[in-house]
Amino acid sequence: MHMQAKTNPLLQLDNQLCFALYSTSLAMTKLYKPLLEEVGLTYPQYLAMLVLWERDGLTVSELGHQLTLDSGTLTPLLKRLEVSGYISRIRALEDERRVRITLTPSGRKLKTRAAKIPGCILSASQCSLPELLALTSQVQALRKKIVA
Amino acid sequence: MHMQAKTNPLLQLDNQLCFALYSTSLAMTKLYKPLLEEVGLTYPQYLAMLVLWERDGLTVSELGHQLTLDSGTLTPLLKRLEVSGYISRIRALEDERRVRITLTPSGRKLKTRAAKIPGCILSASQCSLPELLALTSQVQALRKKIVA
DNA sequence: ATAAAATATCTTGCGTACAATTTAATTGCG
DNA sequence: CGCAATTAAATTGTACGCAAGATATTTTAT
Repeated sequence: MHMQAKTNPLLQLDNQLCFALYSTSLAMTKLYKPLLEEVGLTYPQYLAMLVLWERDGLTVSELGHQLTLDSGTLTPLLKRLEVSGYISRIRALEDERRVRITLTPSGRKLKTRAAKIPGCILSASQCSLPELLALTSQVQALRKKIVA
Repeated sequence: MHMQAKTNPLLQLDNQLCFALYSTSLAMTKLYKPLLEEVGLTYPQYLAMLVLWERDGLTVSELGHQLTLDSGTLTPLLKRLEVSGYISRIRALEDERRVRITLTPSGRKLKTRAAKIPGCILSASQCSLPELLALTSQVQALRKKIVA
């Protein structure tokens, strides 16, 4: 018979916060999935498109800075977006180390089709707008502290 | 010259909340990484061990329910934990469809070595305990709403 | 001008996530 | 009892994340 050791309460809290972020992030992705399938995007691809819809013509590292993703993640992701016909990847003339990411007409049109997604997510989350805003700024604040 | 279309503010909020969760979760994982390397675990493996340290002898699906992960993710993860010598995977006698996950002596010992991790994370997060507790319960509440 | 250092991207390899399918064991029903 | 339906894991295939190393271009220092 093995006695279960009493657990450090700090260890449980640790579990809770980190697991809450982890599992909620995964749950969010699942919420988006059916909506994004209609427009042919994965969730990380959607995040990249959101950035590009705001500001077109970024380089891979500028995009990576916005998304906190490195080229090891982005290069294959962007190649798939290129195959899908939403973006083009072109070496910058002024500095051939850089690759500039530009929306195609099809990629720009997608913005209209994706416009209904935020509303769907908002209603699915069953939270009030002020609640969501408050939560967002708290999570952002935590992130700023831990990346510092 | 292409005019950048004005963006739906809802689309920006959507971006913010979901991206906040996504990027903060990734940042958390990076925070754990060096600490977990010392004990030879990845972050999802650590989450699985946390559950097993609380309750040993769970089946794959019971563990999956706690972690909200399916067997497609867990089976290979658990095989790696088995190779590391921390757990054993044994078909249940009473129902041979099930695989019971049991800590090895080495896996139980690991709990002591991992005990300092939560404190490190807590101090690295630079937040007060009440702050973290409040944030945790809010994120958990959001998750409950969206998985319902 | 040129070699060395720095920069930007790409590639490789490993470990998740997850949908969909497969395999094996158990349960239920006629 | 016999067999279809159900259940539990494992497998397969696609797409991230990310560390580490490779490749190519630009900058810097001499």
